[in-house]
Amino acid sequence: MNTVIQYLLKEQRLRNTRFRQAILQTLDHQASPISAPDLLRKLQISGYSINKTTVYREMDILLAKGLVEEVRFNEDVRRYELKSAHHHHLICQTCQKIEEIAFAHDLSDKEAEILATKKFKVLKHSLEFFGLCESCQKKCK
Amino acid sequence: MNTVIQYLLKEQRLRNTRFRQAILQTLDHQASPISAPDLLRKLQISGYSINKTTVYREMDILLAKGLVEEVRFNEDVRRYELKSAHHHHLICQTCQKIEEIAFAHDLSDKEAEILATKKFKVLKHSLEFFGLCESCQKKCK
DNA sequence: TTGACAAATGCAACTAAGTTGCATAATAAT
DNA sequence: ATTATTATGCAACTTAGTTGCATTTGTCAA
Ligand SMILES: [Mn+2]
Ligand SMILES: [Mn+2]
Ligand SMILES: [Zn+2]
Ligand SMILES: [Zn+2]
Repeated sequence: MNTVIQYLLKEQRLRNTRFRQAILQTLDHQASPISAPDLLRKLQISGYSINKTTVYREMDILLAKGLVEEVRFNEDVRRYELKSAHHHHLICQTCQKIEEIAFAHDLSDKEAEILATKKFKVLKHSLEFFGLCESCQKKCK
Repeated sequence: MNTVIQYLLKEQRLRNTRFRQAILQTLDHQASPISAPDLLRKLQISGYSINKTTVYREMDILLAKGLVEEVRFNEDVRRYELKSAHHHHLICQTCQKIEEIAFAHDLSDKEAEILATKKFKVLKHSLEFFGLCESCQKKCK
């Protein structure tokens, strides 16, 4: 995370502010993608008197710099996670628990096929799985 | 489409109203999933003085009855399409054109693997491809 | 055909996510 | 310290979607 801060300061022309630090740290400690409203609440609970506009703007900046990725889980909110190795998610429709899944089987073959047959150049894809986590399966029996 | 109306009337206890007819017909003529606001606008342009609440409620009903499917393309709106064979979409990030893709390679093997290794029971998935359609590729050269 | 009942609709008021303009404050380099 | 630039707060705004309640409409059975 410190290397990220260093990168931001030196390479990009982003300043080292307490809010930016707090946001990056929160994202780093996050087990699953978090929404801007949730991030705002979390920061406020932690004692930061930060404005929602700042949070939204910071997500825009981090997205533009490629440090953060936006994901959607069929909700009315955007979620964000620190960019890492490409992966997908398992979203429990009962308890909302989110699990990451490193998708070994990659889709680049498929994307090549799409270019060949449909002449469509795939730049990115989203693949998310919705269902029941282990504990919710047991409860629903 | 008429069979759908019949089904609604007989099997379900839904009434045959002009708005329901217009909505189903519009969805049927639609080449790609449409949002509620767009659907509302389209109906109003066609001369229907229909309220947005009616559109939203109708989508809820059709979803509940399983006649319609909700899809999301990393936008802030929900889109709807008449339920049909399982498929995915190619979304052009430049001109917003949406193309359907019948995904031969199905993910049920993967979903079985997820159940085995992660104990997560997949009920559904979403897979969408974002990139450049043929004509937008040419323009961007 | 009529009347009753349930479903459908309109309207207004509301929530929630996200955006924008503008004024002020904080940062980093000189 | 001065200065240029970035960051922030605030208020006002837009848009998607929801809700309660009163009214209208469709269906079906008498
Ligand atoms: Mn993730
Ligand atoms: Mn489709
Ligand atoms: Zn669960
Ligand atoms: Zn295009």
